[in-house]
Amino acid sequence: MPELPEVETLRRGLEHHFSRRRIVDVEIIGSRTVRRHASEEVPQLLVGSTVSKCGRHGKYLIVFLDSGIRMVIHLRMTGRLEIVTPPFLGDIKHLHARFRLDDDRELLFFDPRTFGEIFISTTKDADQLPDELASLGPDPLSEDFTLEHLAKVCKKRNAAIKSLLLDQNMIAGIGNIYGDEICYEAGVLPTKRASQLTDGELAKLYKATGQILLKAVERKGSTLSDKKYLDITGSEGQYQKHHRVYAKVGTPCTCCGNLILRVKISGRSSYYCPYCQK
DNA sequence: AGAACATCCTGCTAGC
DNA sequence: TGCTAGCAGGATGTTC
Repeated sequence: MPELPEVETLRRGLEHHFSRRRIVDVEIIGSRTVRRHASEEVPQLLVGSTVSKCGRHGKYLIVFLDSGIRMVIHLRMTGRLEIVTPPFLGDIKHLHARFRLDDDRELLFFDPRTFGEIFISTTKDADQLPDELASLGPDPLSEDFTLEHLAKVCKKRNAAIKSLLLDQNMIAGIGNIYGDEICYEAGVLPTKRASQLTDGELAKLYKATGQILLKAVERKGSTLSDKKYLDITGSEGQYQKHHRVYAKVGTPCTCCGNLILRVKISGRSSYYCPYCQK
């Protein structure tokens, strides 16, 4: 499921294929994807506008339009964006939105589980983050994410560090895969209480967060066999080859050889090495 | 107020 | 072979 590295890979694809294009037609199929709006409202707001840039905050994609409004896209677990040249002959099952561009190509939004969402923000400050996303924590690849911020939010949380890493209002962009990989890289047990972390552990977690996410962006995200993430042109990510713990229960740790274990942390499967992580 | 759980949904898999 | 129960998970709303 798309987390920060996958969404950043999509953002780069959108920036390349979607920016400077004018939207000439919008078709919304079903009402669930645009649930904050009446379906017919979305084409009215978008058609005729030109995309000025494509941004991202955490797992949210933000398409800035020259009209001053922003289209926000969240893929949740199974949302997928694809740029195609019509006629599109692929499977249109689970197709929920179709944006036709002035170069005759189309941006398609698919989502089998329909958790994904598209909404339009018309709040002012057109260059800024939409008001709807104001409660999100800093994006870990931005300069707003500092060791001081991490230490501050950890100090007042008694829950497991893994839960805090997944809390989008604390840090925006980390999901279940990268949360486990970050804890492993930092040598910290995912079950460790956030408030109990030492300064040394906080520093390691902070460093690991940047390192793991940057490496994963370089490898264009993770594509797992059962959870089909694909980029905007239909290519797979490569970072799954570098996973050390995620979904590896029962296999030996690449560092010490002990078997990777699984534990549930607030309902989510978490994977860790009982020897390398303390 | 903070933490944990239920909910939305479909596709896949394990087990009979 | 075919059925079903169970699981997966991001964000939100609800409950304790």
